[in-house]
Amino acid sequence: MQKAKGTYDVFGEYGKKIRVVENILSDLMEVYDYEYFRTPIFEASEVFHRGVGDTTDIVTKETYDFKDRGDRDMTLRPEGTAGIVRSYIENKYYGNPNVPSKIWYYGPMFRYERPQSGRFREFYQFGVEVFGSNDPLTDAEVISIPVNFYKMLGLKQIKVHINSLGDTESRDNYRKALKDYFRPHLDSLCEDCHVRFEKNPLRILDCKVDKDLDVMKKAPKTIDFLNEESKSHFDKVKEYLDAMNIEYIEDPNLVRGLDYYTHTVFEVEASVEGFGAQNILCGGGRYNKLVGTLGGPDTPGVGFAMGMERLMTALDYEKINLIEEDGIDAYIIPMSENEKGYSIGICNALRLSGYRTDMDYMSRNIKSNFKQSERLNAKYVIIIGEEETKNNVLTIKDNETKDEYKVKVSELVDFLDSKFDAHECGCGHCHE
RNA sequence: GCGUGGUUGGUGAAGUGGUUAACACGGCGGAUUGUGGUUCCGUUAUGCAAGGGUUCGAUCCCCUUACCGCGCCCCA
Repeated sequence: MQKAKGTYDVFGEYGKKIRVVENILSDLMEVYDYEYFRTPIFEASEVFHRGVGDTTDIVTKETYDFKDRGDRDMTLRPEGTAGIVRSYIENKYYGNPNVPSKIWYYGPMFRYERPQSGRFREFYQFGVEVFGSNDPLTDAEVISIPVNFYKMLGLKQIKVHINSLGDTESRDNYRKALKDYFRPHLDSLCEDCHVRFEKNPLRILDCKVDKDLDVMKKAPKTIDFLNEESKSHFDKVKEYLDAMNIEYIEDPNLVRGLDYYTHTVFEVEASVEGFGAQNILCGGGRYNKLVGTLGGPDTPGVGFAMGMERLMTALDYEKINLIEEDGIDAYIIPMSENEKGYSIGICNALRLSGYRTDMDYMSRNIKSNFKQSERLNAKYVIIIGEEETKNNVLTIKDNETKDEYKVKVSELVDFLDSKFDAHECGCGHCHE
């Protein structure tokens, strides 16, 4: 038995680290005043077909599809936005007087792909969606979230790329112009680009093979096809980013793979040498037609999604350590089988008092037990033998100073309280 | 879906067509019958991803499959 391809188990150092990151993330969303949504991991297939786009690779060849026992077509969510939009509509959040709705989500997504660095079949995404405002303020705010988050984590080598696709009118005009432009040059483009030309001509622009071609460099730019309104929207977004001191790179070749984007699109890239091919940490943009497409009232929206695995890799690359040095408060050693009952009683009492406590479950000899107490980085070691149980006086050893104390059982908690109170150094052992 | 490299104990790994698969770390036990270090001793893979083939004999050669890594596609 082994894990399914493209999945991974969380434990050990990674487990500690991801919990820290997740906590920072939820704290950040509180500061931003966003509301937590959790939608199902599977939905009716139609949600994604209509939401993500019938022609996208994600939906046509990467979904986990299955029929449930009622013969319904279901799909494991390949991304978060479609489900959130479905929920937003179904719960009539468009009627919520608190506009805009600022929403965040976090959880596993599923795509049937060939795994490689920074890419899994089950992967975790964090994302936000803001519904109900077309104000460029919201575009800028959404972009600021990952930027601030990365800043809080200490990530330095990141780059923000932005572009605008314009509204549907601008976007359609541009797509047409692009096809007209590339049609006579098709021969010089790579094989993949021929497919893109038919399916999604915008994506020709970020082809890695042809990017240095002259035809590529002279291709029409999205910016030149923006109508007045779209252009002023984009200018405002940039103005607001400047106001927040967020650096960005205008990238006319930035287009995104999902069909639903309009106006602002952005990506944040990990620009670290040797990071791997999958170096886009997060990406998103505005999608003013999506809520309508999924059967809700016309509602503007903007959001982004962030891949957690890539983020964790980036933290490793920049050698950022988020795990605080921690150890337990007390380790209890029963000297023999006879003292185990007495020991677990003491252990239980300490835990109830809020002390992080562990004990020997392995009937180790005394030497191995001290070794174990070191492994656990225990502040105090409590030794319980025949003498101790008889007299109700415990032998407590300070593992740092090697001082030894005899303490009555009834005064144990008071003793530790006084010790930890006196020990104010932010070492993790101190109690408020 | 395409291409390419890999898979040997708890860990890092060496190795060979032929009886006991190095070495190191770690673990456990002991020397020390109630104290963490050092040192020493003992112990720690019935097995070299799985299945098939070639062979007198395969962990090693060949094929298939699985999984991992990297790149393409795509995307977070």
